[in-house]
Amino acid sequence: MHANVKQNLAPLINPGLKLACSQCNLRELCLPFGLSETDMTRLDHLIGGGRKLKRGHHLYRAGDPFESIFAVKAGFFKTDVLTEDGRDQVTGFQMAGEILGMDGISTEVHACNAVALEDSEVCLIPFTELENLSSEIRTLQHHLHKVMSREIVRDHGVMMLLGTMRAEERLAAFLLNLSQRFTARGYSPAEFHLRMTREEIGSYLGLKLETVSRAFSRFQDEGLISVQQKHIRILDIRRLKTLLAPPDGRIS
Amino acid sequence: MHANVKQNLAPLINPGLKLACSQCNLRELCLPFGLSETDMTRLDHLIGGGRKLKRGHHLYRAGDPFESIFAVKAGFFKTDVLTEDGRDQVTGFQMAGEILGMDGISTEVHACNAVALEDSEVCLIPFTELENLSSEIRTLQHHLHKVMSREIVRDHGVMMLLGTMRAEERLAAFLLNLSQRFTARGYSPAEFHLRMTREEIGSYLGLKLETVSRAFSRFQDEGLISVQQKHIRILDIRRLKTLLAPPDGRIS
DNA sequence: AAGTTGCATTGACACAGATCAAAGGGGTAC
DNA sequence: GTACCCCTTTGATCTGTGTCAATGCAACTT
Repeated sequence: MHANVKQNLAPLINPGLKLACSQCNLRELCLPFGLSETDMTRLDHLIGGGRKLKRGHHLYRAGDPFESIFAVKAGFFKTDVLTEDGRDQVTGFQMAGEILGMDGISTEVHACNAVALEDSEVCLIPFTELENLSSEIRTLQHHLHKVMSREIVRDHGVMMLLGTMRAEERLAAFLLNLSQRFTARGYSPAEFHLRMTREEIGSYLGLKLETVSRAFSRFQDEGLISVQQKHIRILDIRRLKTLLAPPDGRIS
Repeated sequence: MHANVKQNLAPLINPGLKLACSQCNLRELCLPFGLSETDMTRLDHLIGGGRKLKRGHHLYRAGDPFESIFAVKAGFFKTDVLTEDGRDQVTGFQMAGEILGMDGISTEVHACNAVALEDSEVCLIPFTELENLSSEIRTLQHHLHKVMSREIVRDHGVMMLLGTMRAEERLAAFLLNLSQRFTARGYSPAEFHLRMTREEIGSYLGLKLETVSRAFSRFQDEGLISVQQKHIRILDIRRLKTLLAPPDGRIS
């Protein structure tokens, strides 16, 4: 299991990678959102430098002591949970501007693994210092709460997906979600490269990899998308969205 | 749909119900955990009184403006999400000492419905004031973050359940979780009353009510539990736990 | 006390998705 | 540049859970 994930060679923190939040083009998506110039400078001083990770390397592992949360500066991550009885599941995919590691706050120990799915870069945000600063900057405090709350709401969406949707609906929702997030980052809404395998998609969506593959093929046959390995092009986003409506289209 | 849920008659906030955190026997489970006497008194001043709800009444609805979070003082709640395409799913069941409403922080609007499953009572915690106070009391700030993080971790557990478990495993996990939470509150770990219907259990577990019912019956046939409508008695908790291990018992 | 109205149980059958299996293709490492 | 390995695709079959339907049970109402 996970033979494809290379060992983490403990990449070092590199202060040279430190790019001030105030200079970062992700600041509108990320933690500094809404901060004044002066407050953003204070946040700059707190960020503990950047960290680069090669594809396949762990940002953190379940069980690691919790010290920081991380902002994805570039690249793509997955998080997965592994229970003692041998089950494992991908709980999310994170892209630039998104925050990783908040699962560790409650127990002071990370509850899941975070793995880079391509060469990536994160900002390290020491959590105790973030709490210190956020008690002085109300905007920052409130935004941190919003970020955590958004994660809760997102998880509820995934629970809905896993609890009520059929395979094709799940995959459609997944593609639309990716499309929307890429759009928000200035990339094409219709054409993108999947960073994860069919198995990882399946794990996230509660499906087997064969089912994911078949659903992709069926979407392609129906002219909804074109698939070439990890290359996806959405051809008919409108029809893709209608897949999400349940068969009888009842409205409550 | 939801014809069984009575209309919310807008129960009023009752300052007379205000019981100080410092006097509450749930304080070790709830928000005041870890606070000093003096800090707890400050929290007391913030709590906006209690609110009683009859069974079937909404504490809040999706779309309501977000102003407060709530601590369950007594009773039992469910939260559910309802999407515009007509899907709905129970996202959680909350009992005494647990916090409700954190889904509303991110958008200033509640993202789900919260319904009392029995006559219940909550404490109202105005969120802006809580943020004010928590920026002065570091212990409170940190504990709030822990509570939110715990909710994220809990949701990941549910995602795991929905994504990887079979019907009987889901139900076993559900019963064990309830048992453990009742135990933490001083109730019997083995005997309890379900406050929710088979349909609500099914919605939470991503199953149809018939499947839930059949799984209960099979557990009873195998001597794991005894079921009489909503009355559950766990007869063999050890064997129930072994159900959670997947068939081949692989350990990663 | 009887009637009404959900809620729960149980059975028969259908089907979506899992499983098992085999072959092809593309990216990565050397 | 080449070879290997992993990822992906596709087919055939199996099975767990959903669906449809009917009956039973219990609590609440009048």
